[in-house]
Amino acid sequence: MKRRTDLDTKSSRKVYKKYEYTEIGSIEEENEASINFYAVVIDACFPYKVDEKKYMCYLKVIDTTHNVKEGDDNFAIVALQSRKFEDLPIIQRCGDIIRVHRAEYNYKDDQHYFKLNMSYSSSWALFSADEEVAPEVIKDEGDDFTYRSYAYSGKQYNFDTQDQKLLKNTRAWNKSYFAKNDVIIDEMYTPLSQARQEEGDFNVVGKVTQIVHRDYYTSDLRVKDTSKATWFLTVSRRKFPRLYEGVIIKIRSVNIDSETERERCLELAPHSNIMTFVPFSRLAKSLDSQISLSPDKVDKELIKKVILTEPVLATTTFGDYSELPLTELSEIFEDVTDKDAVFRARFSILKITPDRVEDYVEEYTPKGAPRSKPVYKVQFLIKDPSTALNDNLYKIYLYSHGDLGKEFFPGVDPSSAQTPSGHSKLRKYASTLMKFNVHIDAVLEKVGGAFFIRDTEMKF
DNA sequence: TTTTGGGG
Repeated sequence: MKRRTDLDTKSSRKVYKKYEYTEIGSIEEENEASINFYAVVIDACFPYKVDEKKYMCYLKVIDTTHNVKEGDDNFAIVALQSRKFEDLPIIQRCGDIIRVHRAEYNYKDDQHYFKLNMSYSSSWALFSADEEVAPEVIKDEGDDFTYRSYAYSGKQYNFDTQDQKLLKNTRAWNKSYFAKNDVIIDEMYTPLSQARQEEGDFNVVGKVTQIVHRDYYTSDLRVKDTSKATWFLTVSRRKFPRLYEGVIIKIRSVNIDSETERERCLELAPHSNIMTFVPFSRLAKSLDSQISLSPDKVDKELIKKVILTEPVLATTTFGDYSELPLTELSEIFEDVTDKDAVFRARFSILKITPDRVEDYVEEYTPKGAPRSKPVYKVQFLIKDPSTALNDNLYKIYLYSHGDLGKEFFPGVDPSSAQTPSGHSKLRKYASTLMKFNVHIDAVLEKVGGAFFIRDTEMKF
């Protein structure tokens, strides 16, 4: 069996050709068709979908010949495109090493660009910056990643003696470079104290001062930087599995979350990435000593108010359906085709309509009844882990026209809900329901395709 | 083989 190397396919005789590796700073032509190189990744976005058949990923890379120059940190941009998500690299550590084969090179506006088309001929392989394997890889007993890629495109990758030498040299240079330079310079990110001045997305370099795993899929983070400001961020555990309390991170692309009621909340986009730093990073070491885990004066009040804790269940169910097994919202809303059915579900509430508790109740005249009666007419927009990553809105109703749901708010019923004391109770309940770590356990009855809350009561 | 574009 032949090892896969760069085979010269034009020749009828099969001749193995050695890869020639190029240093970024020594490329002289403005365009080159097929460049191979080793480089250190200092920044990466998360691979994201452009359209049905295109995914992209952008990196910033440096090497021994192209890095700091007269106070500027120089880097080259690597743009990877592919038809499949799996063909793009997920890079979550600043300082790991990439090897690229057959990139197209361009030079424009004083900037080096490499384009990799994964559905054509390009390939990449990732190597840990130190001899230890990158933390996201599960290392089996006896596994040695010294000269082994921890992730690569395609089915296999080749690695010969010249690769051993190149990787060793790149690692040695990388270690001293990261130990002597910040690498990620001030211009590349925004102090959190100035987040509100940003108009679009921005980057953050700081410390995870608290992490709470809300459930199997999501974590809530508290992040602080050297400006001593604290912000909150909810992340997918699947996407960012290596975060822990105290770790120094670099977030590429966050926006201020303007939808939430929570204070000082950031949100990520599909292309956003959170990277940690190699252990020998000077910047990470310096930030670690500058940023304390405990809240600073400016944020003590905020942190007291926004306590990250395990989720709290705000309701209980009763009656015949109270012991039904829980069903995920994705199944209830997208898989079940029956027009009528009963489920029990656990979820959180994103929005309550109407806005004002004074408008929760309406007069309703049942068919044939002599006069009207007050009923709840409230809608909830909800989410659960199974639907957390999509943009669909899931709506359920608290409509007590047929009496179901009138017990939902304890100590208030539709007739007493229109008094001042009723309003004040409802306001308290509504604010509890909207807290980000509050979950609702509810019986949902599907009637003609819409979902109604029944047999559920808030607890206090 | 592909968006001259690269921060989505």
